[in-house]
Amino acid sequence: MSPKKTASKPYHHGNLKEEFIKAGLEYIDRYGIENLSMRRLADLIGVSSAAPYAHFKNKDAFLDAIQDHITLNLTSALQVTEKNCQIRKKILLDLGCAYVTFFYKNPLYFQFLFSRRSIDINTFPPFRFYSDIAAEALEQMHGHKLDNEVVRRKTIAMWATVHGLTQFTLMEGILNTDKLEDEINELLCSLDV
Amino acid sequence: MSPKKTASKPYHHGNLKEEFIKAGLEYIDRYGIENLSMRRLADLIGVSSAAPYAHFKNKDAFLDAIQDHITLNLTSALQVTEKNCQIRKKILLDLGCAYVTFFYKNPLYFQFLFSRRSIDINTFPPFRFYSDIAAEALEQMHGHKLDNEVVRRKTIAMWATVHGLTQFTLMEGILNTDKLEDEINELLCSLDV
DNA sequence: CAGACAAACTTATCAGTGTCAAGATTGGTT
DNA sequence: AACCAATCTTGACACTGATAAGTTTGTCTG
Repeated sequence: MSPKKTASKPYHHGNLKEEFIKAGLEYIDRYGIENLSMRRLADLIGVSSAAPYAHFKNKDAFLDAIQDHITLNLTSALQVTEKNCQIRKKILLDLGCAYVTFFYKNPLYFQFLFSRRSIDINTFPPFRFYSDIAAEALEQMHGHKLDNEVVRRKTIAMWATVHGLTQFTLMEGILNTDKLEDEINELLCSLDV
Repeated sequence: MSPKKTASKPYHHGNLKEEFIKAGLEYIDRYGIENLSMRRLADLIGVSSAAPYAHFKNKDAFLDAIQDHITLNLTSALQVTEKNCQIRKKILLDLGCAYVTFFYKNPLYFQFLFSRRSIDINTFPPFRFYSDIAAEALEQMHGHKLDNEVVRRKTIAMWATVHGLTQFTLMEGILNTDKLEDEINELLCSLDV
């Protein structure tokens, strides 16, 4: 007699790849990468331990996919911020805040994202987006065309500050997290960029 | 008959704890934490796989020890820089350079150090040292006593910039690594701190 | 509609890992 | 000389990433 057909789950899951990425994102968000294992995720989803390897070459490739996903979310958060920006002079501050806030909401994403080797800043979409905006904004603020090298330096330096602040935000007791945006604003302003 | 005594290694290693930390530092420096395993280190040293657990509660405690060691080295690098600083007005730039340079020499230390959860900025020795120097330096530069909150903000912001720049330095193609110190100086100066 | 084929999944297995319990070895203390 | 605590080994356990071989299934072709 064949196994009961009553509500037995289908042999083919259907969209296991997306399900896996989703589960991975959630796991990292809650517990961090440290104890994430392919087998555990497979268990959670209710699929055999080798199933994911039909969709991802190996664990590293799976984590790459997750990294891409987070990067995408970050980029679109910045894009939304840019669209909603009313006071054009403050666009760089707004973007900085958006960056910090994104990771403040999901601290373990930050840890995960930058603990891996493979990030290449030149193709890192959030930075590319920021760079483009920054170039415009800086020249608009100064009222005249700026030397390319100057723009590049200022952009990198500002972004570095934002990135560093993000790292610190995730450490303990350094920022007044009740008014996170105010803090970030004041910190960035205190550098007189 | 007992086993040959000819040059057989002693049962007690002597200073296995230090040897383990040393081997761990070297391994991370060369290959990164990713594939570091207790067993592999034990093999390298020529000791059984359970031996380290007489000295470290678990792998995490071992990594804590290594983290402490690197942190100590970083702190003393900053202290040396401070002692050797001739032009007092440039002390903050010098410290920033020293920070970046430290990790530029050992990129994988950076990845390791900040990929772990446990860092508390308020007790993180390098930052404490930098903070103290920065407080003096800022007031000296401005020629009068500054509001505590202002000092704190500027310090955090400057340190964030340095930290962020370090992260970027370790990515590809963003800095002219031939003249690293010049680059860092110009970048920091471009913010008009 | 039948059969073939490729994609998606399971089962079984491998080497490697962290960790612990039990026992062996040793240097130092009484 | 006897003992003790620290140090190390041996042998095990559960868990991990990964692969090979076999099973199920949707889909495409004749």
